[in-house]
Amino acid sequence: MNSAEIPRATYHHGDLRTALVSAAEGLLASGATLSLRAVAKAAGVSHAAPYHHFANLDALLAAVATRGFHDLAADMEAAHPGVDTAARLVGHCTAYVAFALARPAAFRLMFSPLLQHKADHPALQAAADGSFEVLRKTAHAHVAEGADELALAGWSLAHGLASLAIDGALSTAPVPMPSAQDLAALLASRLLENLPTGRAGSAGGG
Amino acid sequence: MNSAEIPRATYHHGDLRTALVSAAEGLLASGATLSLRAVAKAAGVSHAAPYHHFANLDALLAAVATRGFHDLAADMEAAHPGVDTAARLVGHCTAYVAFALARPAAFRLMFSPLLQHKADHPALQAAADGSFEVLRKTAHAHVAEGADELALAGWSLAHGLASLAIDGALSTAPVPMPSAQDLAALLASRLLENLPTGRAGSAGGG
DNA sequence: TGTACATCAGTGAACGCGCGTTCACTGATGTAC
DNA sequence: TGTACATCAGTGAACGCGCGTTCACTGATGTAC
Repeated sequence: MNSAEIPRATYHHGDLRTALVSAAEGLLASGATLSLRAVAKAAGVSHAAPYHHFANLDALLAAVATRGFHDLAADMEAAHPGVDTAARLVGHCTAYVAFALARPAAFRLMFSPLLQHKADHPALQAAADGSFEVLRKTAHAHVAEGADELALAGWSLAHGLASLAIDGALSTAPVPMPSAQDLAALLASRLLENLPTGRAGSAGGG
Repeated sequence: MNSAEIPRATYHHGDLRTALVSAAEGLLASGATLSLRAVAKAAGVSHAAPYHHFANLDALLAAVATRGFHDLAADMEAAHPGVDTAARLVGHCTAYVAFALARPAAFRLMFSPLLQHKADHPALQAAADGSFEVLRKTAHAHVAEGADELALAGWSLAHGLASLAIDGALSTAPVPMPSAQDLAALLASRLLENLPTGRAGSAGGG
């Protein structure tokens, strides 16, 4: 069969591909400007070595984001307490914020315009879709139970909280606030509590 | 008096400083990697000209973000319909999202880690503070009227909607959705409607 | 009004640097016999 | 088990490029007299 897609691993380095992805995320986290040479140096190999694993810097960044989306999806899946769809959505949102706080560099990259051309990286596209699918699935289930079609709004709230938190903006709030994760859980709950019956409103239009 | 801070303007170019700021935002919007030389070229001057106005690329980026925060504050101020604090907060949120959609490059830069060292740029710090102050002021007023201390949550929602919208992620929603701006207004309203009396909840803790 | 001078925004050549990318190579790993 | 060969991950030199930054300069604007 086509073994082209299977990561070969274990020649000289062991698994340089994975090491490069980790090194890249580490460099991003440290705030350094990223270059293939810097990543190679951080991974302890010569600057030409990465070319055996990635066509260019874009491909490496895509791999970092791909791993991020896989991990995010796994975290959200693992965070659903019970079967209640609203509670599951809240769990997803909390995990979403927790992921962003734990790995801000990866989170930022995953939503960066640098990787807007996801079509060029099928694995990235698939990972991103899979990640969103976790939210969509639960939101769909929630809607099927008669909830508001805007149940996904919790996602926006979580994304906003996550973005503001990792940018340090939340600490400028005028009043003492719970942690970003607690906020995510609290506010998502309130939003969902208010949503289930609110179908009519100004959303429908014509 | 100290004319040091007053923009001199009008020697040869007219107002190269402003032109450079605009050119930089334009380049950012076009997705290009930013460099002082590229900005100079876009503004139609030699690559050494910017050094008469900015110490380095960081200072130029700070100026772009500073102008962005000024404009954002003005937009939010201009968007408060009437005196009802909840309505004003909703107006702020809508304007916030509208600004992000209109000038995504500036919006992203304003919250970028590139400019995390705001202390190095007093004008930027002041502009950012002034911008947040618009939200704080209205939220404070809302709280003073007996509303929930978490009234600022609308900000998170708006920031999340704005971020997701300019990243193109909202278009992947599982159901047809109103525009990001309409969503901001709608959801902020619902969030605020639900907040005013909800003080007790799980926030207090001990 | 006219001239001589001061100011300083913008120029263009020059420098050293880190980058992406290529290339022939080397040497460890895996395999055929 | 042992030898000879094939594979290919990683090396290090080399290249051309755009970058940030400096520098002496030029020439338009503003001003003193």
